[in-house]
Amino acid sequence: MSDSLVRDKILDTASRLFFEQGYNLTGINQIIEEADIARGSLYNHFGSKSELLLAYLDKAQQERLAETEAYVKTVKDPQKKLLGIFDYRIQRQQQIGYRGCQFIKICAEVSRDDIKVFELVEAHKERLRNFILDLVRQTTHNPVLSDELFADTVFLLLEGSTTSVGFSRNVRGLRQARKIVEGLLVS
Amino acid sequence: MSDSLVRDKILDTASRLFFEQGYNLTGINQIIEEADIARGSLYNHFGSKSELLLAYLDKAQQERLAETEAYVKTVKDPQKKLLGIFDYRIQRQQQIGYRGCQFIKICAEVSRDDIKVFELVEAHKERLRNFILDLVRQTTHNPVLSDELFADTVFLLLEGSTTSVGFSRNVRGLRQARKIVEGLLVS
DNA sequence: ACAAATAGATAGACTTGTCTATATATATAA
DNA sequence: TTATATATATAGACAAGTCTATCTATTTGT
Repeated sequence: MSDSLVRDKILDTASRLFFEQGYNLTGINQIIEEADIARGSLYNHFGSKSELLLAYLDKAQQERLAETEAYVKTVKDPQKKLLGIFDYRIQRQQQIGYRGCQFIKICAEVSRDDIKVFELVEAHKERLRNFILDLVRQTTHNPVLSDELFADTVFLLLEGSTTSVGFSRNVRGLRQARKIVEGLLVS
Repeated sequence: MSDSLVRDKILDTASRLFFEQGYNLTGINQIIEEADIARGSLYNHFGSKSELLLAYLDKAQQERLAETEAYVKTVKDPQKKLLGIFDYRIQRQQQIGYRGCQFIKICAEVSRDDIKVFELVEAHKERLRNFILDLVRQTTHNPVLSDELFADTVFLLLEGSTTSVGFSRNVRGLRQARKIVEGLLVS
């Protein structure tokens, strides 16, 4: 058997279910059934459901950032790179069925003193903000906003529009956000 | 006896708990205990937990919109009115302990086919967007963005920064968003 | 043989919602 | 004013199911 094919099956299934139907609405029973593994195996690889949650968040976090960077790497112009972030988000939301941001969703589901979850999400968002800031520094944009402030503009528009996908169940907000950034870039 | 002092006690307690610790993490038992009412009374006034949720959302929805409008009404200048929306949000988040948007949180907690919840939230956000659009039409702002697009800018910045409160547990994002709107207004 | 996976029973705490029986307060009728 | 009816509150038992997590005993693969 592979080093841990079972572990991957568990994490993949849990990840899908946590995102698609929510953490609290997903039970251990459903995970082991859909992953087709034994209950004992799950608790052998992950000490508890909340450990599984942290593993999910950390993996998703790395994947989202890597995919964003990969998507953006296909274009040269820094301005187009910035817009590419929105393009990636639009494409992804269409693929996953307009579910919004997976990290925001988890923050809304866990107890306030699940500090590890909040720190993990905060760190991820900070990495994203820095990635945007790096790109912003290579662009010329509307001079009324400093680089820092323009990076926050892009970041907050991205956050707001991705969140809006969650309740509107469409990507209108993301398209508008893209247009706005485009407008602020050319001037 | 008052028209329904009991009903109010139930709804107020449930509202507080749903927001502070989440819908799924709040049980009927905790609600009746903290509201200090009988189990039967709860089910007499609300047919089920999900009916209680809808009542919570609808009341909160009206309150947030009314409070926003009241806050903004204290100033005359349309530009300052727009910024006042952010001031209100900052003040409120500080009061409630940096918990982010109560509507986004609920959307993250319920099943995807709880359509009534999503429609209620969507309608609320649409009202907010229209309120912003009305104000935007009375301002002069950066000409690279149309009124519609500038209204979306304000709306999405507001959404993004309020959401960011939820994981950062501070109002930095809201303050930045306010600065950005201020910058785009004066030019 | 050894490690890891399996099925499945089980514990114990929790969930929502229903039910009964009792108490209390208000409104109506004699 | 007194008696009765109605509505609403109460406490609390209870059903039927969920949840996470632990444990045992067996089978499988290397």
